[in-house]
Amino acid sequence: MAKPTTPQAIRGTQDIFGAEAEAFAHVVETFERVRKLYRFRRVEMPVFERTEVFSRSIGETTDVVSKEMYSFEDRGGESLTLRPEFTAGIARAYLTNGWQQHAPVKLATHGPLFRYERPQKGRYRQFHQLNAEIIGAGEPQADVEVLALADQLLKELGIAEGVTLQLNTLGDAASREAWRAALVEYFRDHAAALSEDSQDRLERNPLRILDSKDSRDRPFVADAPRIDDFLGGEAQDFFGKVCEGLKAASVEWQRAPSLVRGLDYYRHTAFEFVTDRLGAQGTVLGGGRYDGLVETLGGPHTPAVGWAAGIERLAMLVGEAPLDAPLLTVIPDEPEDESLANRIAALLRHAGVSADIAFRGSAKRRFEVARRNGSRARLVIRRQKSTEGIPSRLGHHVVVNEPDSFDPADSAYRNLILKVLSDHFDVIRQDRAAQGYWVDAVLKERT
RNA sequence: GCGAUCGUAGCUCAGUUGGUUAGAGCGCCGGUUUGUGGUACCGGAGGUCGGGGGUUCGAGACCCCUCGAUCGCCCCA
Repeated sequence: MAKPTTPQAIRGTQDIFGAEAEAFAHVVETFERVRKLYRFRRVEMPVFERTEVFSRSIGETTDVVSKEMYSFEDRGGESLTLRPEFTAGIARAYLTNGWQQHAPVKLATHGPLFRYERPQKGRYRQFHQLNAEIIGAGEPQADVEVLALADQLLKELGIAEGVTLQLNTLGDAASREAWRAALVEYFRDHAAALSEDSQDRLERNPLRILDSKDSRDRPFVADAPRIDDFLGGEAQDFFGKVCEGLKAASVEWQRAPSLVRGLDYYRHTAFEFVTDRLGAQGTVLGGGRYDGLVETLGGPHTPAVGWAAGIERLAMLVGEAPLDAPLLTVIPDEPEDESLANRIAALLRHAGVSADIAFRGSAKRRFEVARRNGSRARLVIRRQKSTEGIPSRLGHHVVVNEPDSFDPADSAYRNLILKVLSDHFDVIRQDRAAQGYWVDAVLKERT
């Protein structure tokens, strides 16, 4: 019979393991902790929706809908799509579940998203995001709130140093439209000198010329009309209040007049936290105010603001996740002692000590494994030797030692281990902190 | 969709202008040595050189196709 072939993983998916997986988990855990401080409520969302949930809200940018979504028909012929973002699904849930009664509602979630794209650094077909939204709040304070959450998250992840908040306003519908018209007119005058891509964008998505990477476009972008000249009084006032609030919350930012959003329903605040440490994919967290989205899904006018952040990108910046609690490895010297090893490990774990059991290979091998898995301490179980005058049936000799040198600062850790042992065994001899050891004791079953 | 680079043991890689039985380090398995054991040494398993076709007396090395990876462009909700 032919040897079965191993199926390949799907392009753009990842199997995350080891340090990277720890960093990933650390990002999610930090988000969960911080989001509670800001009282964002956790929501769980379906991973797929009717295609129209996304296609209607995303609308005209045809590339995105037709080429970059994972869509398929179910058995009933219904077109479904794996969620390419959280926002549209949350807006749908807001409407279909009557969450309007909670408005304004602060929501947070995280999980996998899917986009049919060519993978590159920090970009995958199945990727993961953190997401925070405030729905039903048109006040600039809501913008400040989501930005303060984002800012604190990055600070607590310890990556705020290399990341800057780029902030812009797109104004309200009227100012945005006036600006757009001015941009089209301006770029049209220079069309011949623009890059091919930007000439194309002039028709499809003129705002995007502003963040073109082509050097030929740069000089024109620098002199392009600015949104500030088109902001109405209300829009100006709104942006002013956001800036004021950020200052009060001590969130630092930079004005980025070229920062835009591709979709039409965005209003006012647009922002990205950007780093130069991730190659071409430098946006680590991005979002803005999307006052028009809920209406495209048939709901009432509902102002909202939110952001999403790529977990993989954050994890890359975090690098090594902070060390876990110190690990102790329980090493039974002989196979007969393995069940005692299990028992002691269980007792330690119940007491909150992170413990591993070395259960395979020779005794030597077990020490080797303990050394390499980063154990802070090793608890060795062996039969008490009769040479010391105590018959072997009396008990087990237990040694806890530490690979390097004894560190008195860890006495609380040592005392905890000792307490667990003495709570469950008779300790008939104990030599605390003998040279090189934290604990050196003979245990006897309690009768 | 487009472009560049790459694809040799589980991992990281070396393999001279194409030349006979394909190598190292780490890891894995076994053994010897070592004071409760972060040492050293010895041995072993493991590769259809991503896959297919071609050029050649001869291809891991050269050519074509294909699959995959990486990085970038487009796009970025």
